[in-house]
Amino acid sequence: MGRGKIEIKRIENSNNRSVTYSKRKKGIIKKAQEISILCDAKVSLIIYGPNGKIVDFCSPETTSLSFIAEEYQRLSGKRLWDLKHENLNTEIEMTKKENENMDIHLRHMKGQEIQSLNHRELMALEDTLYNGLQNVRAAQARLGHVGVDRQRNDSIISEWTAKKLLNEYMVRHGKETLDV
Amino acid sequence: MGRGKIEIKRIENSNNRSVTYSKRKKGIIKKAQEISILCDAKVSLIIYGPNGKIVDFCSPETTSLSFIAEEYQRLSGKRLWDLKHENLNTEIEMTKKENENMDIHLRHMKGQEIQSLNHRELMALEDTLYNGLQNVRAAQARLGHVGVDRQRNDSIISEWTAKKLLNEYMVRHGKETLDV
DNA sequence: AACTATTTATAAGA
DNA sequence: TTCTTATAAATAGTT
Repeated sequence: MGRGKIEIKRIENSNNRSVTYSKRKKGIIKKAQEISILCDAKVSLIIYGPNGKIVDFCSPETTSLSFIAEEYQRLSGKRLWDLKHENLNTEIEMTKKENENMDIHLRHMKGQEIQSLNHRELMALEDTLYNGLQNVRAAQARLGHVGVDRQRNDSIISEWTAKKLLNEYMVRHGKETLDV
Repeated sequence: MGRGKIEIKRIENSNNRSVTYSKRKKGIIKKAQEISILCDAKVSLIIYGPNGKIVDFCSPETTSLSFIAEEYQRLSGKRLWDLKHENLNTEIEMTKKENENMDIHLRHMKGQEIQSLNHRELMALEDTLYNGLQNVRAAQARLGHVGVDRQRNDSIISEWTAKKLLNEYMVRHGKETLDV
């Protein structure tokens, strides 16, 4: 369409090329807008000109997201979502690490996998367990359940307490005390 | 350009609309190809027809990523990254839930926040603690540390064990046994 | 950037 | 849908 017919191949003359680019770019954008209005079509048109400038047309319904994504990708060499996912992955990793630590702690509390613990750690663990047990017993006492209803009639007291109580019993019954 | 001039506004007759769509779509794609060849331009053209079909033209240098992403979005009704996000968020939530449960368990083991536990739960907890303590003591024994070095000279044995051991002691020393 | 002769696209009709 | 064709629109080459 013009004074003469042209062959569709790269226009070698750079001046002619950029003139033609301007004219046709204008035309194609107009066409894109028209079809989107006339026919309810969603059109995303992105043109990267030879001079590096970018032209973009999107019908209103279509967000310019694809354009942005492409541009981002072009500029940073990274995919958009990778960035977002990095944050989430970090959170997952941290939570899982936390989880693992707790799991190990819990196993230790149950007396599992404690072969790697040293004396000091074992003592700390024993203290924690002892205190926990005391608290649980106190709670049971509050519910009126100390020593009763246990299938295994074997509540736990300290050896020192046992000996002390038994010596008191011996004294009460006029017997010899033990040398504790 | 045609038998009559048309106004650029939505074509209400659906048949006419889709005919015009087909014709103009063909035209715009041709134009896109032409400008990319004639002027060295990179063109990404995506058209979503009203019937839902997608047409795509990309000049060779441009990857079809946006097209793929958009198509996926259209087909699944979800944004690509939202889907990924969902999975990651689910994983985070599950891990956090796990975490919370462990944390509660751990607190209970330490005798904290046990006021809400019933008798049965307290008994189970006591058992767990008791077993843990036994295991820890056994580990200490293996290291040659039973009862030694403890600031509090108060190791824990069961009442039943205490009575039994003391009765054995009594028998060994020719004394009366206790009625346990 | 404007002009304009031509080519190209396409609206309406078949 | 496809073809036809009159006409509108786009644009190549010119000024």
